[in-house]
Amino acid sequence: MDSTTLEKKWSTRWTEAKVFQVDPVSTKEKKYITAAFPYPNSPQHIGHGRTYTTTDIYVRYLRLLGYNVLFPMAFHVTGTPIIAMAKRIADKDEDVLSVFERIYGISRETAAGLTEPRNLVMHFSHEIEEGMKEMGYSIDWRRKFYSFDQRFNKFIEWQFKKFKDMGLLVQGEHAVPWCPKDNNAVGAHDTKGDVDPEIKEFMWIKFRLKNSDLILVTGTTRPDALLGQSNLWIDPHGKYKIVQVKDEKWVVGDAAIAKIHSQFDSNAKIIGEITAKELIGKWAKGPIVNYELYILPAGFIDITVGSGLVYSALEDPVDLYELRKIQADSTLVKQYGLDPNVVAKLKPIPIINVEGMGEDLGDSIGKEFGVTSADQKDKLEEAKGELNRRVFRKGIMKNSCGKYSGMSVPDCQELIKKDLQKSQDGVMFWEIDNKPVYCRCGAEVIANVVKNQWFLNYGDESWKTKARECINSMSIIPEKNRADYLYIAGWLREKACTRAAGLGTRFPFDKTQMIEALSDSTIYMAFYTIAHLLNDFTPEQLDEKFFDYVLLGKGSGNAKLDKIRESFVYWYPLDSRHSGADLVRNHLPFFIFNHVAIFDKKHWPKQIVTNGFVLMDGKKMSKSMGNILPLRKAITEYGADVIRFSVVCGADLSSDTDFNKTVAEGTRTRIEQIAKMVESSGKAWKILMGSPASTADPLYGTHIGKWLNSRLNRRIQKASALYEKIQMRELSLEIFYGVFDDLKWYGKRNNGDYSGLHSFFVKWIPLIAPFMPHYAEEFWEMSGQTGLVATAKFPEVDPSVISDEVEAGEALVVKVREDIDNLETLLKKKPTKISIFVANDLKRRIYTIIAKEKAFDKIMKAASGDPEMKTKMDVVQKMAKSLAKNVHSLGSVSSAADELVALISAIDFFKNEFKCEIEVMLEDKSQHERAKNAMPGKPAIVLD
RNA sequence: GCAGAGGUGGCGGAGCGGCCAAACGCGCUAGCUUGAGGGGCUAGUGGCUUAGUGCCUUCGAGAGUUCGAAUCUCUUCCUCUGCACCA
Repeated sequence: MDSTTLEKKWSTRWTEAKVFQVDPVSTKEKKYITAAFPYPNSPQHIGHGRTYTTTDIYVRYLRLLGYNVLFPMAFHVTGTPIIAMAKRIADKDEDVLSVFERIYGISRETAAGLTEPRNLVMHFSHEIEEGMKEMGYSIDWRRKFYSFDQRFNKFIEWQFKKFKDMGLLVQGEHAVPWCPKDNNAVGAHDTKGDVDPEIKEFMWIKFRLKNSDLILVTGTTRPDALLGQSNLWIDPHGKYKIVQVKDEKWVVGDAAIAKIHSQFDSNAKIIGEITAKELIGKWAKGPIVNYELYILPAGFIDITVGSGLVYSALEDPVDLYELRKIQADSTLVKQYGLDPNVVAKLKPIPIINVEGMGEDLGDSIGKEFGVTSADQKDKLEEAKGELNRRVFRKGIMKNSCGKYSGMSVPDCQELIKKDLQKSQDGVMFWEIDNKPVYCRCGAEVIANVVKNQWFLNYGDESWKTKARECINSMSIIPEKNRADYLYIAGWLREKACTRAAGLGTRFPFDKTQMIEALSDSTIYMAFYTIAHLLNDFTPEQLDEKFFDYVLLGKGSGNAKLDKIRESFVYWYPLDSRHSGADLVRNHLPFFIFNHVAIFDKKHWPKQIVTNGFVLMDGKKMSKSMGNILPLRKAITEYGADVIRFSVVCGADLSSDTDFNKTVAEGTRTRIEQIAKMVESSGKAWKILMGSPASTADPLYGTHIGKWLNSRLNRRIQKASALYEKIQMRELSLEIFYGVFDDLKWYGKRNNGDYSGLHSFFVKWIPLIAPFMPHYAEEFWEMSGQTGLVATAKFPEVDPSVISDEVEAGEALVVKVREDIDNLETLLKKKPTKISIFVANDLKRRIYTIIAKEKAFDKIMKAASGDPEMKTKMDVVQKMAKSLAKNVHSLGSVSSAADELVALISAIDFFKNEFKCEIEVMLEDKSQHERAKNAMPGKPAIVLD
């Protein structure tokens, strides 16, 4: 049967039996598991399959343990990316359409129907749902919803009302990348080329012009340098505007006006113009220090950056070399009508000590980078970058810096910023650091300050305390992420929770705003527990009281509400939350914070599990490289179980895993081989009409059967622990690759006969079922089992069949076989007879003494105290010598009898392998010269 | 810059103080097998050796601790990821 037919057969059975539709059962212990819901703006690829497969394996494992397990799924459609995608399709954006066509096989006709966000959502969510079903995910689909559903909206509204009541919603100003044409905040998915616009703080500093009411405004990212300010720079060719800003007259560059409008004073007006010429040579005075600055021309000024002029601090090599240029050039001084005495006197004012550098930082770094002139712009920028880095990392403010003396540079910067804002000598502005960035509409993205922005105050200390408590009490896999969560909990502050546009839920306290995507996806797990029970209610009926009662137990209910509350109380808390590792820094902390704020402690989440990405042939999947493998395509190509296995088993949970064809192929052929074994054992069993009597069962009756059984039970033992910790890589080695290898060895030792393994497979199939549920069902049926393996029991370990002796004996057989093999090639001859001599027990006692005494003289002494050894001191000496090197690492040895049993049981096997006569005996039974070479664990071998 | 992860074979990646030339997988080479095949089986895949199942050399670089280190400590070089209002 091909995999597609087989998978269909079993997924139909599961659906018919409603195995995954679960409801509260008071007598049964529950487990509630969720994975991050998908965002349906495109089809899924195998990378998405990793998180969901990991989750499903865990879910299926818990089900085998007998828990009532809920695994629901829904769709997240909040925010702008879906709208942006629909718009791009409507605009016939070639990039999108060709990616759809090339990678996902979506025809242009199909795409043409996806220009409405809602259609797009329905189309892709359907795709994703089908894919998940094909993968065999054991999801209760009755609970499906979309985050723009009205009932869900009511739930989110309720959530935000709770925040408001708790005082966790605050308003304030907020700088964001902004499209002036669309009038909306811009994220990476809204820009041309998917560039993430970066925002950088610029502080604008006011300098009052002498004998005038004009204020020159300069921008800076390093306000600490004000302590060393020496002069002002302006663009000699620039046209400067005089702008009425509130009750002040600012002199700024042309481009600065738009910034003032959007970020500081929307009523600012241009009231005049002033040329650079008029300003050069004048004096102005700014904050922090008590002297006036001379205004000089500078070639490096970009009038569009910041305010269009800057102050100079000569510890900056760019400033320093520019000044030196002027000082060295008298025609320049004359041309601008500068006072030569003033110019000549200007010199750096050292303010910062940096370990390992001289007093004059600008000069020192300039020399280090080999700068000789102000025209070497690239070199200067490089030097400046390096200096800023060093200053930031190691700089200490000098004692001449007044109240700032002795502070580290970052501390000083923070304090100066605060001081300047307080005295109104400084105003904070923002710029797009990586400009120009363009919105998809074509407009250039700018920095904008949104007034009255709503925030969720994650900076609230008592909130943080609760979150930390939750983090510390929960299980986190991989454990190393706990430190991340704690760190992020400390670092979180106000988070903007609304946006001007997007799908989702309207913000209840300002209906013009939408709740943004990371804020409406934090406690939706609670909604799953009741989602399928709300159809009798209109959205309006789902008011605050409703959720207060159902989710918090506040107020009074009725029979109908009680049933809903019961469902919530039964399933909550969430036992395990699964997602990709990329959500560790945003969604997951929010998930924790929101839960601890809203729910009782008993409903706080219990566990978080995160996993790495899937690479394609060692490379990151990306649209531009075109190496994305869509999930459904992969399923048709390899089969769901192979994909499940391949995306989960290649690496540890925390690291990225690689998907490549050869591994997938290898998995498939192994499954096929096992299928043949299962088939033959199933047939044999059916002929016998029932279970073999335990003595006839090879697992109990033959040496190699005992070995296989011991191995299997040992593996089950290990597997339980690995399943608990979701160690997928280890699990796959233990219960798939390992078992496969055991089976191969068994076959080798048993003339390729697998027909006696019925009881082996009945135990193994449920063990592997979470990984490959479809094949497991088929195998289960082949083995004559009734019912579904999906709801079978996890195999129990039988400790009585785990035997170190049997396994050690078999390891000896393997070793001896290898040694004979080596000898054959070494001697280049085909023996007619092979003799294997097992070391006697005296040698084993000597071995034990050596292992214990270690030192040569002590060994000899101890041995001479033994009457039997005393007569064989030559043997003792020889052994001591040969074992001397490993004397600290000698393991235990089995008895001569055990070795003999194991080797004798393998005589037929050896005969078969080497096609010659085999004899096995204790070394003492032979006169052969080389028999004496036998050592414990290392029989002597003679080829004739 | 800050925070985190990591550097082992032709490759992905185990090993986290001795049993390790290095699990498991992939690739490669040779032979066999099959109705062609991306299939299966067997052997080989650092070097040197061998009536003997052994020895030597390796785990980014350098130094140290130890009877013994890929594994512990220190120094150093390099690589990757994240740094928010974006799903």
